[in-house]
Amino acid sequence: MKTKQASLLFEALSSDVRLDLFRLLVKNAPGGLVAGEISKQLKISSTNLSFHLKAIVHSGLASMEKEGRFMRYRANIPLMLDMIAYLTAECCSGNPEECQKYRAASAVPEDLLPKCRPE
Amino acid sequence: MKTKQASLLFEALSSDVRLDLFRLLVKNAPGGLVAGEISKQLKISSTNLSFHLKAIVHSGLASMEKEGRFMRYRANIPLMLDMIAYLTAECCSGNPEECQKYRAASAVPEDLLPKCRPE
DNA sequence: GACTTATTTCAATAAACGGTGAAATGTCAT
DNA sequence: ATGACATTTCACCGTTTATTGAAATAAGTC
Repeated sequence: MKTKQASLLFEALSSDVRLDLFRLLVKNAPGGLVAGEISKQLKISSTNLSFHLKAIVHSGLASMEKEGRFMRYRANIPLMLDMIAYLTAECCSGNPEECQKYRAASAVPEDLLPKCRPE
Repeated sequence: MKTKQASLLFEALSSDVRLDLFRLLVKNAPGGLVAGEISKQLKISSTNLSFHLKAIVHSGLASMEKEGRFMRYRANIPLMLDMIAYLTAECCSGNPEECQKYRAASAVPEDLLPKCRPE
């Protein structure tokens, strides 16, 4: 992954509306949700919903598929994982013990964290 | 973590300049780098560098500390990990097998990926 | 104290973003 | 084909962001 693409992915998650939206899609992976179902769970106008969904899809973090008169949206989980790997790939380069300490000190469940790699 | 804070963290990584900057700090965790060292590795004006570093620090993803006439910047690794956990916390809710498949299919080294949790 | 170096602050500008309402598109049921 | 529904597109407007150059601050050196 290149910096430019990665930064566009982060940008897709940089508004609270879009972050809520995407997390909802992640939660509902791999089945996805149609726009109306999303609309029921988040309080934004349909126009605004469409605007932000389009931005997420454009980034690649979600796909859209026509389904009768509905539109189904699905999170692109592999891309999300690539993005995380890109961010953390060289973490604590040459200092894996220190990196391990960070992880241990974190309040986050151990099994949710990416491992740090040695140099 | 709340949506609003998380989206501000993603925003801090949403420009290619800042993403390069932050990844450099991640790579050089936990020691950090002074502004001049950063400047040597990335080609941006000192003004612009300062502008973006300030944004990253303001988000909380890095800290700054005076060191004589230098300024040392350090990535906040625990916060980065919290952010990742926030994004992936409910992944594939109620469908962990599917989630596992995604991870296996990814090109990313297995040990770099966060695990998906059952409901 | 004067000088250089490291870094930040300020002001200005062009570009991009986010939200809203009205109108358009496409699909299903009658 | 008419009407109701789901969703998107468009045009608008105010706000925010990125970049630049010039000037300010602050710390070491002579």
